[in-house]
Amino acid sequence: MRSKKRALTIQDVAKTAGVSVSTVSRVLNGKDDVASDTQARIMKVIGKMGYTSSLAARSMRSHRKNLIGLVVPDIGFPYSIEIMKGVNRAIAESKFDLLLYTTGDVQKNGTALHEQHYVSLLNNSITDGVLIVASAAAEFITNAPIVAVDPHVINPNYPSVQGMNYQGALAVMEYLMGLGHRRIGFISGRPEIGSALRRLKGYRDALTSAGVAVDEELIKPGDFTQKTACKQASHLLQMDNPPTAIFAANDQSAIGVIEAAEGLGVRIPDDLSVVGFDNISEARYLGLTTVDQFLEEMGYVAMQMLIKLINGETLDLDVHKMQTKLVVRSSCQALTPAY
Amino acid sequence: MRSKKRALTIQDVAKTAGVSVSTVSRVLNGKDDVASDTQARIMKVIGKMGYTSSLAARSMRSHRKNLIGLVVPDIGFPYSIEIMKGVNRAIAESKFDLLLYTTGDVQKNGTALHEQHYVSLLNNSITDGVLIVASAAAEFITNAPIVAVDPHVINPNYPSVQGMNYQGALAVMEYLMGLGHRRIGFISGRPEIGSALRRLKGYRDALTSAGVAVDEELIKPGDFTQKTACKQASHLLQMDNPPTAIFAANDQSAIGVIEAAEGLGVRIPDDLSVVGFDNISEARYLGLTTVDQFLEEMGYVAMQMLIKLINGETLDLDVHKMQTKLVVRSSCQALTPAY
DNA sequence: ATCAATACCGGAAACGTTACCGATATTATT
DNA sequence: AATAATATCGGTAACGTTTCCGGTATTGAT
Repeated sequence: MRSKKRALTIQDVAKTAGVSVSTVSRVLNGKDDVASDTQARIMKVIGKMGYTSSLAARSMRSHRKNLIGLVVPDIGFPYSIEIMKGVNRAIAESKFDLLLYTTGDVQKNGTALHEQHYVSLLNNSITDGVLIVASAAAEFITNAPIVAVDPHVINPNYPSVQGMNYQGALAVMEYLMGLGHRRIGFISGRPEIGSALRRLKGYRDALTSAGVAVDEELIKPGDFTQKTACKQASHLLQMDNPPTAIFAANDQSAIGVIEAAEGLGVRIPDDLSVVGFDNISEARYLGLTTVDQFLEEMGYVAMQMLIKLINGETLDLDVHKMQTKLVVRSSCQALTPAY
Repeated sequence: MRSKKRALTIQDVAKTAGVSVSTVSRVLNGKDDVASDTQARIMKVIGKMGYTSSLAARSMRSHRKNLIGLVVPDIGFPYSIEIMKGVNRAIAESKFDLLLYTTGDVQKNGTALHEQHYVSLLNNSITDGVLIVASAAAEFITNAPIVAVDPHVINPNYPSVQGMNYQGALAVMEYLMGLGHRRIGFISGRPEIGSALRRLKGYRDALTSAGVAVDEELIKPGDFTQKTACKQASHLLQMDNPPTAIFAANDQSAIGVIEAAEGLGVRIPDDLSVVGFDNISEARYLGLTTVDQFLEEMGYVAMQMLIKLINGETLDLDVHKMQTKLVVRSSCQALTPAY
């Protein structure tokens, strides 16, 4: 379809413009020590030939790239999308461009490959700094500015933005128990993720501190996906003594719960109260009560921190705790003691 | 926070392992002509030092990068998100990784800067090929495999995936007129975008071929955003002779129309029928009748085409027309002739 | 025991760019 | 008119890899 000619180099431009490579490089980088007429001539040649410099070569030699890397396990996750919106907003306000790096399906390839990919992008490469979302393994990175959103490890040795997952879960449980619920099911998130564990811990602690024994039968392992949650919720709802409320570790799981309830003819909120976590945009339309952890804001703040870091400024605080807020909608109801 | 030491190079590894640079490179690339014990030793050193090769240097020297670039004007747009989901799916099935490139706010910087950014990424650089979404300006690219989704130009000189915007708009209008509507408002998209123009043309042609004169007053300029659409819809609804239906050029605009209607106490669908375009995920929850153009599938197909191109295969067809389908939900109603 | 084949490894060039240093031509200074 | 300062440019060395070529050891064959 198109002629597959060799890529143009700065040499080609120099040759046709009748100048040296250095001079072309100078006009390319806007240096002032080049005669205005030669500059104009070179610019014209560049335009005519359609030349652009190689990012690879450029960023190997010089060190400012105006490019920030964003590492996300999976675009497509509403969670990732919300964060990316904030990231995008910060980027738009800055002079940086964004280079997103994803390894596609996070389930498939284990963390090992994943990490290696990170590092190979970041370490000596193409970007001025990196924002990592919901992942472990930035321990290797020693030389590039880096900020993490929702790091899996609890105390990373790099700056991070973290949601207050424990407090958020506590708030949910207080709300649910305030409505009279005692048998509350829990669909957990992936256990290797710190935030998932903290939500689970909030669930447990809230129960015990309210004097309610934790029934392990009511805690079902999930993986943050709608599908798994749907399956697990079905199990919960078909127990002999089913829960009157289900707290799902994230909104997608909550949607799975709703799906399961619909499939079994269980009415929400009449027969079952459901709460999620994240407040993704779908939650509003579904009337899902959930906890907002301001994901968009997290992305925004994290990117601002990173930009500061890149500019050599120091951060006022290394870990930014993001507030959570219970968003009450219509998926919960007070329990009427029918027995 | 962290020691800002210089980045490790292959030289450092070679030195501490007591071998030459070439040898390290060989084990790095899995060549077989290196003794198994030295290989093990080097691997251990690499692991211990936490070394990873520089993407910049590597991709400058060798030519296979296993990296595909995706250029999107704005993540955050539901439109972009849907396409990215499909892209992500194709990527997950392949051995490639994704490098997303965005210039943030597309409104701010004109196309000029935009294009330059493209090209500088693509041309001689970091990726094996590039997927461009909803944009003009890939004319410069001559040497890298490239595929466009929804290109702005009508007949690009590179492969592309295009929605059948004209037919989709026709279907909407037939549906609306089939319900008895004759005064149908239109909120257009950004005029520099080809697909927006084709939807407008579909609107016009459907009216005239049905013998209905086009009332230019009913056509309001939009820009694919909810906000603008809301404002324009308000104007439409406050006319002396307001439309009984509004066809918005995309779903976000349709949401803006709904917002305007709510603000003015206009009931949907009783007083006003609304149709969108795109079938983004929010549309389902809103009960918005719209046309599905299978954005996710477009991203998927486009990426598959690109991968074929990169692998040196030839495409069976250079422009893939994606079917559209009218999705009827609850935002429209037959017009009862009350006058 | 000599020679050929092979396994393993190091040296050096190349990729496309930028940064530094210096050379020449032009202008200003006295 | 001679010298100093400046403007403009070219040459060359990096940057960190990979690849090619060739050189030792080691092994096998006779």
